[in-house]
Amino acid sequence: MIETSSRLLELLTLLQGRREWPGNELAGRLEVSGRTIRRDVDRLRRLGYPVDSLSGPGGGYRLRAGTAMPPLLLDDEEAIAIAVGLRTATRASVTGIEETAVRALLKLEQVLPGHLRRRVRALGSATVALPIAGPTVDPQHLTVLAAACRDLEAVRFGYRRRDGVASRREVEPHSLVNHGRRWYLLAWDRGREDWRTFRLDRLTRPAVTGARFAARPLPARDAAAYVAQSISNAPNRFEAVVILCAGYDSIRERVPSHWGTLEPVDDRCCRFRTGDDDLGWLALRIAMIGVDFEVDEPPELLEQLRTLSARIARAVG
Amino acid sequence: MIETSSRLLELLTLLQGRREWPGNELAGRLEVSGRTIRRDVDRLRRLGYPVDSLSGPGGGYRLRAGTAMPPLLLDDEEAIAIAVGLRTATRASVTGIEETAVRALLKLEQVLPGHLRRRVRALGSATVALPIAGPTVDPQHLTVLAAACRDLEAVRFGYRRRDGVASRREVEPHSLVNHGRRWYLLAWDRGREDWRTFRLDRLTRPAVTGARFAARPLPARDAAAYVAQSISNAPNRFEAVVILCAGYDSIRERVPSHWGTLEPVDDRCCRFRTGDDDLGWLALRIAMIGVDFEVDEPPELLEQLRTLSARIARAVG
DNA sequence: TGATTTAGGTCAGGATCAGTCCTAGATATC
DNA sequence: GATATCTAGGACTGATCCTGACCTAAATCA
Repeated sequence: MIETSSRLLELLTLLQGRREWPGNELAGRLEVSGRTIRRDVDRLRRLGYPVDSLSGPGGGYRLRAGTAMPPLLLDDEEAIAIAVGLRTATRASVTGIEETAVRALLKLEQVLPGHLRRRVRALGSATVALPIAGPTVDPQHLTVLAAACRDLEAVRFGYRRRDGVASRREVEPHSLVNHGRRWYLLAWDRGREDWRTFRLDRLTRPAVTGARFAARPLPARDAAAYVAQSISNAPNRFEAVVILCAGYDSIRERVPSHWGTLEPVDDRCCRFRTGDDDLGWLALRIAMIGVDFEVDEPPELLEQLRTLSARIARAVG
Repeated sequence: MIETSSRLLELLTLLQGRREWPGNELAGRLEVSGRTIRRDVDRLRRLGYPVDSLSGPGGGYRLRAGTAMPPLLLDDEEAIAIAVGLRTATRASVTGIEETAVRALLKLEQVLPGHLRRRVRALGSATVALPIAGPTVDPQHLTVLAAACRDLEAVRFGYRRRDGVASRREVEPHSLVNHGRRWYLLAWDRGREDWRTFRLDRLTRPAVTGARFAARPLPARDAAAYVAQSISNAPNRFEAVVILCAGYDSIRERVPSHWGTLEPVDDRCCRFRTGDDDLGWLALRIAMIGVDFEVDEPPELLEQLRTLSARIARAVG
């Protein structure tokens, strides 16, 4: 019953687009009798989608929240908004949903029509990135790699190590792991014949080779644990230790957890450890907290702060 | 044929969750014969969803991107990621999709099961907002008001004017308009018997009254135009004019358009006009551009910058 | 070449569907 | 309290569709 199925989907579309619909209006839209609408509503209910109904003048049908997600029927604009929203959500805006956001994005991008995909890409490049917010990850890379992980497809990409040495890699991707503002790819490096973690912001032009591979057993309990260990062995270029002149409780909420660790020293001071590859961003991050502070290390940060202070002083004076 | 419809949806779910499925595996999952799977695939194709197929060993079915969006079938985690992503997308992360993001969010929230709604709300409060990024809009308010606009339902809320005077309003909401980092509600104020625009970050506890109203004709061409005019009459608390010591082309991309207007003065300087209610945020915004600058006005900004400079100087020693 | 996998025609029995007609409740308005 | 406007759903009928079984064709990979 192809017609019934598509009519049910259309009915769901209508119910999702407006709060309330009188039965005969639905009948008119779908070009069936009112009796059929009543039967369709009954079908939706038996499928688990809770459709409320109100008798009397001004009554009608409305789709309520149930216990499971009904299929989402989106128009073009909404699909674009969701794609863009998910792309920003992968940038660690909220702790803990980045990985799921990539999964949802992958599902959406798989079926996103070409013309919408182009529009999303155009909007993506218009994203307002703070100039000193550090390197960002191309969401396109995220979805390519996530798909390769899911489908067990080998990938090739260019990689630039922290010391600047560039190389071409071919890997068997295992999983994507998010940590703070960063994304890491855990993969078996075919050239090195060993497991490696790659920072996505240092990776260029990833492309699937087309070849499938057989999954290998991980050398750790799970991917996140392995990556966490790798990171701790390869810290940031600059690691800062700062004393903040404010009580722990009063600033805890103003310091996002992925910026670093915050620990109380006494009633009026905290020690804040944070790291980054970009000195400018590191300096600003500390200035943004908005309380007095003292820099313990590194010396380069002091230099950077002097520059910033001098610039402001020049402007003021 | 209720069973056929739900099986088609289930088939779409499976096809959306993995790249490729062999026919007999689908048959096993859905507990029907292979012949029925072939017929179902045909049905999906006739409904407009492009299902590719590959013969031979290692072949199978895969869902391709078509010309229209198929219904999105999400699991719980993905629905949460989308809801959170849309909520952040409403915060002007990308220019021009905020209004659509609200519409999509509204559609999703209408059918989001209760337990997921709670999880989204919990995550929302964990959002990492920069401490000095200025007032933010509760996405909950956005969806309540958007629903009221769509359904022509009167709303009551508390409102605090710029001068601090608080009042209780009852309005007939017309539309939500996004401008820069801000949201405005355009509505007919029942108490004042006139059209008003309300800033969402100054609005507390909006709730629908339950009463419906008849749509009134707008006093302007469209809502965005009306709000734009209202805003220009009620500027920010602080309006800054700054000379940036850098060529127009070299910094144009580093200054988001909603921060203010940027115009070239000569080859090496630009004039930057920007406003905000929060001096701290205003000062930091200018410092963040990362080039030398001179402040023309206001005097309060100079004061604020002196404080910032002094704080950094103290830290540097 | 042979094994695997999709494609699709045909058939038969059973199930489902849509429209028509009708009665029963619920609810808001006059 | 009467009335108009809604949804709810039973019964009937003729037409339509669905599924599984069986079979042949074609593509593809090792």
